[in-house]
This record gives sequence, C-alpha cells and structure tokens, in this order.
Amino acid sequence: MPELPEVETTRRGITPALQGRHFTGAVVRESRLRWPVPAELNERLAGQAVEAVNRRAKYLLIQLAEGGLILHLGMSGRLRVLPADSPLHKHDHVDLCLDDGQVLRLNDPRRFGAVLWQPGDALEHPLLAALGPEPLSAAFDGDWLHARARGLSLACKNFIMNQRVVVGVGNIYASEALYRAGIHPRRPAGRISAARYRRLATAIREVLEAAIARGGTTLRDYVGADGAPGYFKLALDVYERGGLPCPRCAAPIRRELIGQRASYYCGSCQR
DNA sequence: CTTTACGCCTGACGGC
DNA sequence: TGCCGTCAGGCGTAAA
Repeated sequence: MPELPEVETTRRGITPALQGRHFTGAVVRESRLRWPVPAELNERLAGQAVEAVNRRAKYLLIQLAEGGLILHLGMSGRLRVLPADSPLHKHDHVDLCLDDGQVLRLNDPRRFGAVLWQPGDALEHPLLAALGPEPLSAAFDGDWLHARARGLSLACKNFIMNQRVVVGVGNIYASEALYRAGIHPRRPAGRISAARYRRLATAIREVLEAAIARGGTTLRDYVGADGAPGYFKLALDVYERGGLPCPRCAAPIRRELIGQRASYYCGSCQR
C-alpha cells in the first residue's frame, strides 16, 4: 500500500472535495475486497453529512453524522475524486457518491484494500483498537521503541513494520529509515541501544515527513486524489537501488529478503 | 508469549 | 508469439 505518506497525501487530496458535502449513496461494482464491502453501504451513506476526514495509521476515516467509513488502500488501491460520469476503468470497484455530482472512486487491482462501515467510533473498530502510536505524534519516540523491543530477537526491520509497535511504516520507509539511522535491518530488535533507537525514531519521522512533502512515493501504482504521482521516489537513498552506490560511502547497496520482503541497505554504513 | 510462513489478488516483467 | 516463474508499497491468520 501506500504507506503512511501516501495515505496522508490521499487524505489531504480528498478532503477539500468532501468538506461540507453530503453523500448521496454508493455504487459497489465489486464487493470482494480484503473483506466484503457491506451490502447496505448505499443505504448507510445516503443523505449523510461528512463531518471529518481523518487518518489513523494507514486507514482513512470518513466520519459522518452517524457512523463512519474506514478505508484501506491495500497494496494497489487508488482513491480519486472524479465527476460521477467519468468513464469507468478496470478495477473501479466502489464509488462513494457526493451531492455535488462528484464521486470518490476506489480502484484496486489486487483487491487487498477495504471499505468498512463502523457504526460508532472508528478508533474502536477491532482493526484499529490495538494499533501503536502515530510516528508523527509526541507519543512516539526512541524510548518507546527501546522499551517495546526489550527481549525481542526478530530483525529490527520487521519490528518497526509491526503496526502495534509504530504505525505507518511499510517496506519502503523501513529500509529508508534504517539507512538514515545507520542500523542494519537484520539487527535483532532487542540488541539496539536507547540512543540508537532515538536516532531511529528521528529518522522515521524525518523520512515520513519528507515523503509527505513530496506527495508520497510512486513506484508503480500509487497516485494521489488528483491522479498525480508522488515524487519521493527521487529522494530514495536505498529502496529499489540494489547494486547502485551508497550515497554516503559509494559501496554497492545490497538487496536481501528479510521476513519475505525485499530489503535494501548499505553493508558498510549500517551496523 | 514470540516468530515465521502463507495466503489473498492482478499485473508487469524477464527468460525461454 | 506464448507460457511460466517471480515479484510487487499490506496484513490477518495459522502454526511452530
């Protein structure tokens, strides 16, 4: 998916189109996403006012007068604001229809995304209840990581990708943050000092903020609400740069599978 | 409890 | 040209 910066960019992109509007309903062309799209979605949405558009972790939360929508983009989801009569493309699974003739259209080839209905407070939904702190909030810092990692032997890259530890960090930004912090992605999470975790927390925050500032990272699928790609790919130090020189020391960037996921790092800068 | 592997899907790409 | 294997930004679940 889109990791945190891409979801945040999407949130910012769709918010102006939603603010002050009502939904008139929904059109579900394919309900088999990660979980079935609720059959009653159209009835739930009809006539409801949009109260807020928030993000928690990689979930978009559209709060309505009564209840709300929880959206997830999975690996390949795109959410765009379009005129309702825009031509349909393959994998345009769901339209959320607004009262000004526009729709919020979800396109998701791999169908790992989700459209869920939550009657009450979205944050109480089982998928969201146990999530870790937001990396851009004050609740997240190196001391939290250090405390949470105590006794763990798993690779620190997998540790920071665990959404119960810290949310929003996916495969791209895990590699990038560890590179910035000079930490080897395979290093056991429980064998990193508090000082190094503080550096890592700072690196996570910086890399996410820098990516948001450039509209996210487009490798293949991702586009923002206006259809534009994200430009942080140009600023990636290691991700998908196997064999290319490390920006700091010029040693070739290595690519390895860690926990079944492609990982990139500099063997001499990261310990 | 922690850790690992596996599906869920489609599409793009490289090798033959 | 086609076929086949591999890989892709996530994450819940089962099993060890």
